[in-house]
This record gives sequence, structure tokens and C-alpha cells, in this order.
Amino acid sequence: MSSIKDVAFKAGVGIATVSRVINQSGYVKQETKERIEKVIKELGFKPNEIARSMTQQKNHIVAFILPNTKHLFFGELLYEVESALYEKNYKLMVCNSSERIEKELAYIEMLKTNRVDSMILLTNNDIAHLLDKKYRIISFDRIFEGIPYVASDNYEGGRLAALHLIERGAKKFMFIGDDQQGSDNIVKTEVSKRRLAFIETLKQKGFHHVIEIEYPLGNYIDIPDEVQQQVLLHKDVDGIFCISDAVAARVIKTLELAGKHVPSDVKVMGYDGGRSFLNLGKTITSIDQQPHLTAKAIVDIIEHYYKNTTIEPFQITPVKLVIGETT
Amino acid sequence: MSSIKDVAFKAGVGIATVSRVINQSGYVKQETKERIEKVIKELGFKPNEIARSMTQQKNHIVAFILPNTKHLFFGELLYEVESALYEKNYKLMVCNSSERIEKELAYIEMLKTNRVDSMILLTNNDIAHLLDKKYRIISFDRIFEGIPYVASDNYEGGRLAALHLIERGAKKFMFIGDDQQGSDNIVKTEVSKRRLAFIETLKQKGFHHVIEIEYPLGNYIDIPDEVQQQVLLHKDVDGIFCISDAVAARVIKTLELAGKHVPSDVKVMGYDGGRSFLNLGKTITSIDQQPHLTAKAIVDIIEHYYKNTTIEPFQITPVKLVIGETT
DNA sequence: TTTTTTTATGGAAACATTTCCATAAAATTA
DNA sequence: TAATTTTATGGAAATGTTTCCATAAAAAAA
Repeated sequence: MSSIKDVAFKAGVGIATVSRVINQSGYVKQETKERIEKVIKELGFKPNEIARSMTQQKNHIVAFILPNTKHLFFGELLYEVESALYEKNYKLMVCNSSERIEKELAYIEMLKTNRVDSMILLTNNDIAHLLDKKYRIISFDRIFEGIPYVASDNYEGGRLAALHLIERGAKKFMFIGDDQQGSDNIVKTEVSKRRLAFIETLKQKGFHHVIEIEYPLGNYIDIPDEVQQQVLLHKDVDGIFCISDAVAARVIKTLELAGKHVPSDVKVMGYDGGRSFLNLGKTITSIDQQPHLTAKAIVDIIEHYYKNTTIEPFQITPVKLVIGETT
Repeated sequence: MSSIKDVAFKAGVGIATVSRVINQSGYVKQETKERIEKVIKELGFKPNEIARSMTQQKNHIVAFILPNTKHLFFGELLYEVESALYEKNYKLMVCNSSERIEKELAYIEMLKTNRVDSMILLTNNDIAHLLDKKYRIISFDRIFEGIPYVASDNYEGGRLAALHLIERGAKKFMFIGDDQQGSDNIVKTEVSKRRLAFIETLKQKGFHHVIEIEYPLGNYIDIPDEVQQQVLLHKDVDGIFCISDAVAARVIKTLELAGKHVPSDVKVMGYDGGRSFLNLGKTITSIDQQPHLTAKAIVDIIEHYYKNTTIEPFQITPVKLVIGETT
């Protein structure tokens, strides 16, 4: 690979002049510029990004720590984030933490040693104290002291769910979601507002009793048996709001295996947009977090980090009710 | 951030000696080594990976170009590849090409300018001619001249599917899969062996007529209406093998909406392991590509690139029949 | 014309490492 | 003891850029 030196030599100029042409900075005579550009083309010269990172002590790479790309919602979010970053000429590095704090820490170390530009963090571990303020960190859906975050409007999501289930005639409600009594190092999440809004909205409409079922955090794929048993225990429930489509799918299956019909006996809602293309049965009524909007907000904050030093503390993006066949 | 210079100064040694300690190379007196290590700890020194990349002209990053992380199988594969790379201390960069050749090319450019170690390529575009042999490229499931590739045993997958459907009593078969008459720039894929093996195996067992239905390549999420119509046209078919679980799910839904029962009327198989956690209805009988094995094979080849210069031309990993409720 | 400003250019330092080479001390062998 | 080998160390070059600074030519202003 030819270097800037080769270009300078062949064009009969100094390397500083070539650098100015590449970066379109400073003064360069039109004639000289054209000559240099011609040589660049001839040699097929491309600036070495590593050397550039060297002088600038940063590398135009954004790292994304998330639990697991196997989870459909995360796959979608990853897709949207990568697309949005690509537009701005950033590269994306991915870390599946599997919720393991040691892997998260290893990647944070990488953030420092590789001079990664910024890092998007999606975790339930409280690692805020390890994050020096000088690093550009954006949290998704989790609130860490002093760190900007992006989340979709979880409160509105919960509210829409409540209103929709009421509208469809449900009278007795259940919420199935994250365990709020988690261990010490679990951080405050925006997600918890789904539950809050659901319950508050129902209360406003005169429904004061909501059955709440907890399931262990971080368990994105398998839903524990005890949750399924709990679901079947409350036979009079006719409106269920689940923390995610994945949970909703399991709940629906549990109900149907037990002889209940969805939606005529029980209406069930999920969360994440019901976009599963491997959906064999009914389409799920769901709240769409519109990951393209959250991704855009994340990238906006990353850009913001560059232009201003004052940082937008947080961004809440709108959600949307998607009506399927389960309500 | 403190540099190797700071460490050298504080420990009263030259920077070359510190470098030797960091890299465990050359001679360093035990006593000196301990003193340096103490200083490293005190200063919290971490070697700057960008500077390291600078001298070595490579950066311990592997890029993965794939169509779309929203597709569950790709999400799984990505997960496994990242996990396997992490063990070997590589970082993973992700590119969703959306099958757009210009985005693939932009990332290949990046491979060159960023001195990325190696690149995993999953594409239907024939971009082999653009890939200089000096770059470390591994192809997944696609065959490019002179480029090593990894694929799961697609032939065996097709064979297992045929045998299983026969065993379950099917008599009249259908295959639904990738359009083989694609445009010029579509490359030879390992995937095509699924179809081949399916048909050959059926022939061996005395079933000579298999209905083949094509659907446009690269269409991972939506399955065209014409495919659905074709499926319903052949009313006597009782054994269907689909190119992926995503396709199978749609086919099953199509059949059931038309009043056919799966599996009593028609047996349907998919491909990719049937692991959809948003599976509302039946679990799908499928061929598991065991992405953890393909991921390991990919990383093995990447490692191989370093140790030997002669390259293993390809690796075929085993598949597994997973029996669900659709056969 | 002289002075000032603007335009144009290149040399060299800096970024943080690794590695080659030279040198010297210590250990081993003759 | 002398010669050789092994161990130990540091200086300096090299990696490919950007950027600061100096210098000079050209253009504008006085």
C-alpha cells in the first residue's frame, strides 16, 4: 500500500501539502491540488486510518455492548444503529455481554486501550462507577448517574397497552414482567415505566387490582415454568400485558395449551412491535419501540459529543401501538 | 492516559525494556521486571492499541459482512462468531450489507484502510474479483475462487430432511427455496446442495417427482404471494422441505389458513434449527446448522491465517435433525 | 514603491509503540 | 585467565499520519 510519502514524492511536493489536499484544509494552489489528486488516483492511495487514529487519538469506531444479538429486538436495534452510524461514517463494534459483567468490563477496557470513540451500553449491571466521565458513553434504556441515555417512551407504551386492553373489553388485568426485586447491582431502568404506566392508567380508569407476575431478569429466551403456572392460576384474568413479545408468545402458548382461547377468552399484548417473522400462529398485538428512532437518537447524541461539550442528558423516542390478532 | 515513556521514566529504565516486559519478549532481569510491573500497576498503564497497530500494521479486529442482523439465523451466527473471537482476543466489527453491493464495497475499502485483520463475508454478490489475495477473507456458505470458506453440511441437511419426511410417511414432495436462475452476479452457494441432496435422496428411495418452487433471493423476511399461491396449487403434496425456518413458518400458516392440517395433512420442514422463541404455534421440524460449530470453524481459519501461510481451503461442519411438531 | 496581508509550501515534531542494533555485564567454557 | 556465550539494557529508527511553524511568493493596501 502506498503512503502519503509516495504520493508527495511522485507529485514533487511535501507531505504536508498532500495532507492538506486529503483533508481539504489550509491553502493549496488549484494546480497543485489537481496534480496531487491525479497521483493519488494513479497510485490508488488510501490514507491509513490507523496512522490517522494515532495522531488524533481516536478511531471513529463505536462499540455496542448488548446482552445478546440472538434476541430479535436486539438484532433489530443493532441493525438500525449500524445503519445510522454508517451514514455518519462510523464503524460499529459489537459485544454480546450475555449479561456477564466480566465481559462487559473487558470491553470497557478495550474502550480505553483502543481509543474507541464512544460506547453504547445496554446492561443491567451497575458499572457506572467504572466509567470515567471523559469517555463518550450512551446508555440505552438504563439510567446511570451522569451518563446520557436514550429510551423509547416506555410510559406511553404502558399507557397505550392499558387503554387498548380496556377498549377491547378486558376487565381483569395481569402484568408479566421483569423482577423488580433484583440484586443490588441492578440499575434503574426506563423499562420499569411500562409496568408503572400500565397500572396507573388502569387505576385512572377504575381498575384498581392488577395481578403482577415477576420473572427473573436477563432471561430473554426461556420463560420459567413457575411463570407459566402463575399465569394459569388466575383463571378470571382476561387482559394480559407482557414485557416483551417473547414473553407474550410463551404466555399465549401456555394459555392455549390449557384450553383458553386468545383473544376471545383472554386478550394478550406484548412489547417490541410484534415483528417476528417466525410467527407461526397469530400476530401479536404489541407496542413498537421503533428501533430506527432510538438508533437515530443514539447517533445524534454521539454526534453531539463532538460538536458541543455540554451533553443532552437524555432522549425519549415515541412508541406506537401495533394491533395484531391476540386482542 | 500514561504512556510507556512515563512507565520507563518512573521505573528508571529505557522504554525498550518496558516494551519487553509488556510483550514478554527478549531478556529482562527478574528484579527489573518486577519493578516495572509495579510501576505499571501504580500508573494504571495500558498499552495503546492504536500505537501497537501502527507498528504492526494490523489491528486485531475482524469484520463480518452479513445481510442483516434482524434475521434470526444471522443473529445467532453473529453471536457465536463474536463469542469465539472474544476467546481469542479479537474484536468484531459488524456490517449489515442489506445485500447492497455498494455497502459491501465500502466495508471492503475499510478492510484496507483500517488494516483490519480479516473479514468474514456472507454475500450473494460476486465480489471475489475485488478481493486481493493478500487480505484474509473467509466466506460463509458462498464459494469464491481462491477464498477459503466455511459452510455447514448442506448436503447432509437435505438428505436428512428427505429421509425424515419419508419416515413420517410422506409420498408427494415439494421443495421451496432460493431462485437458482438469479442474475449474473450471483455466486455459487453451498446452500444449493440442500435442494440437490433432497431431490437425489428422494430419487434413491423411489420418489422421482419433486415439485420445486422458487422464491427471489435475498428476500429473508417477506415471502411473496406467488409462492403462497404455488403452495396451495399442488393439493396432493404431503411433504414439504423449506430452505429456512422463516419460509417454513409462512408456508405452514398459508396451509393452515387454507384449511390443511400440519402435520396430519402435510408435513413441513424448515432449516436453521427451529429455535424461534417467538414461535406461537407448533415447533418446527428443522435442520440445525449448529452455528456454534460454524463459528468455531471460521475462527479456526482466521487463526490458521496467522500460523501457516498455506490455507485450509474449506471446512464443512455437521448438521443435526431437530424434530418438532410439524412432521 | 513599500508595507501589509493573503496564499502557498515544506520541514520537522509529535502521536505511542515495536524492533533492530549496539553495548556491556554476567555467566560459562576453554 | 582468556575467550566465548548468554543475559540485560537503552538509544534510535520506523510505522503513516497531522499539525505547528517558518519561509516565501503573490496580491492587496498604503
